[in-house]
Amino acid sequence: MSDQTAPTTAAGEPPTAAARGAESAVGAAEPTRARGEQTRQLILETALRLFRERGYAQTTMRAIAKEAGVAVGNAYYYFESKEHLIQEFYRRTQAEHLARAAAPLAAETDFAARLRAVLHAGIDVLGPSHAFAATFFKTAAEPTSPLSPFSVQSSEARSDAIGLFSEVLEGSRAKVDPELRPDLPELLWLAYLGVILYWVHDRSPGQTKTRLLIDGAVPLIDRLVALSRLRVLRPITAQTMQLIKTLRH
Amino acid sequence: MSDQTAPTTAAGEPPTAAARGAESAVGAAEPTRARGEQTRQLILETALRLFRERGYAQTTMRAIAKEAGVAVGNAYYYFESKEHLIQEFYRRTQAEHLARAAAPLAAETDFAARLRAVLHAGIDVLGPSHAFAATFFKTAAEPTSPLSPFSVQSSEARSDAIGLFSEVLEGSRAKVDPELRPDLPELLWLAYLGVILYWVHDRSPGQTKTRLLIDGAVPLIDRLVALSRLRVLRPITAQTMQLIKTLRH
DNA sequence: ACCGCAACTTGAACACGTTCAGAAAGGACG
DNA sequence: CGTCCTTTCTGAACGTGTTCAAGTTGCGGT
Repeated sequence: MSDQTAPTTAAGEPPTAAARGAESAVGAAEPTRARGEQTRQLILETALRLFRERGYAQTTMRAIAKEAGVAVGNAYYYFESKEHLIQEFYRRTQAEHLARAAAPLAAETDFAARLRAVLHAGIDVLGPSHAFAATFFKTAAEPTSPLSPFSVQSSEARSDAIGLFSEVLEGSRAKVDPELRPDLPELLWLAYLGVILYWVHDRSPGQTKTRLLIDGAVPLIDRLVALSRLRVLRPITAQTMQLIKTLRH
Repeated sequence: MSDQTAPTTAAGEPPTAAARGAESAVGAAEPTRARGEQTRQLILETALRLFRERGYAQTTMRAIAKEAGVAVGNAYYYFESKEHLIQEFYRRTQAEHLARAAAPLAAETDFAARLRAVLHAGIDVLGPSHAFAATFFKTAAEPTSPLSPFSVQSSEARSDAIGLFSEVLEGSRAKVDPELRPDLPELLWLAYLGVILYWVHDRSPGQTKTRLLIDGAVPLIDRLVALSRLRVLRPITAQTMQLIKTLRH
C-alpha cells in the first residue's frame, strides 16, 4: 500500500475499500459508504481505543472527536449514537470468536470438547475487554435496544453465533434425541449467553470463575444431552421442547 | 410561610411523621430522616406517578421537581440519583409480592402449586408497570449498579426474596434430595429472576407468554426436583451442586 | 429574646449526548 | 472554467442528569 503506480481510479489510499462492491441494499440508515470510509475508520478506531483506555462512560463523544481530529457532529454523521460504536465492537468480537474457534473445531470430534473449546474461545476474545465491556453489556439487556441479542438488528450476528453452535454439534459424533437436535444449537447459544452474563458479573481475578463455570457446565450439558434419549427423561425432554416452541416468537 | 401566627412547634402538618421513632442506625448514606420526611414522600410519589404516566426516560428530574413543587437540588438531597428513585419502586414491589403471596401459601401445600402461585404473584405485581419497568431493568443488569440483584446494597431485598422461596419449599410436602434442599430456595429465586428476564423481553399482549412460561416451567422444575433423588441422576445432582458452590461468592 | 447549629432548600452552573442549520469539498456535466 | 448536486464536515445550541455554594428554617440551649 505504498507504491504509486496505482491504476485507474486510485489515489492509492483505500486498499481495503476496494473490496466493497456488493453494497447490499439492506436499507439501513447508514450513509452510502464512499469517500468518508477513512474518516469512519479513524473515528471508530479512536473510540474503541479510548473505551479500552478510560472505560465507556468516561469516554466522551467530545474526547473521541478531539482525539480523532474531527468535529463532534462528524462522529454523528457516521454513527447514530455512542451506543452504535459498541455495535461495531460486537461485530469484531464475533468475527474473532469465529476465527479462534475454527482451529479446535477442525481438530476435535468429541462433542463436549468442541463445546468447551468454543465457549473458552468466546471468553478468550472478550477477556481483555472485561473492564469496559461489563459496563455497557447492560445496554444489551434492554429489550428495546438494537444491541439486544434478541433484536431484529442483530439477527445476522445471532444466526452467525447459532451457526457456530450448529457446527459444534454437526462436527461431533454425539447421539442426540432427534426431537432435541434441531433446536439444540439455539439452546447452546442461550447457554453461551448465560456464560457471558456470568462473566459480566464475574469479579474474580482474570475471571477465572467463568472458566470454572465452563469446565463445570460442559460435562453436565454433555450428560444431559446424552440422557435426553433415556426412557425416564423422554417425557421431560418432550415437554421441555414443547415449552420452548411455545415461548419462541 | 404565609401566615404569621404560627404557634410554637405545630403547623399541624406531619401526622404520619409521628410514627417514626425506631431509627435503626444502619449507617447508610441517607440523611437522618426527620423534618423532611414529608418532602421525601412527596417527591417519591410524584416521581413514581410520572414514571408510570410518561415512562422513565421521558420523565426529567426537572419535571419531577416542578410537579412536586420543589427545587431540583432538593430531590437530590433525598435521592442520590434518578436511579435511586427506582430502588424505592423495587422495595414496594417486593413488599407487595410478599403480601400477595401470603394467601396462597397459607392455603396450599403442594410444592408445584405453591411455587406457581408465588411466581404468578410476582408477575401480578409487576404487570401494570411493564411498559416503564422494562426500560430500566437494564440498570439492574449492570454489575456495578447498586440496583443489581446481586449487589451488596440489595442484599436485604435479596434475602427477603430467597426467604419467600424457602417458605414455598418448607410449607410443602415435597421430598427433596437432602443435598439439594438447603440450596434449592436460592435456585428457585434464580429461576424467578429468569422469569422476570423473560417478562422484560416479553412483547406478547398482557405478557401472556410469561404466564405460559411459568405454567410450563413449574411442572418441569417439580419433576426435576423429584427426580433429583433418582439413582441415575444422583451424580448429576451432586455434580451440579458442587459446581454451584464453586461459583458462588 | 437571642445564638448556634444542623436540617433542609434553592437555582445557577457544569458536563454530557445529541441535533441542526449551515459551510466546505468533491465530482459530473456543460 | 462555471454550475449544480451530493457527500462530508463544522461548531454552536439544546435538553438532560448532577453538583454546589449559598441561603433559609426550626429547634435546643442560654
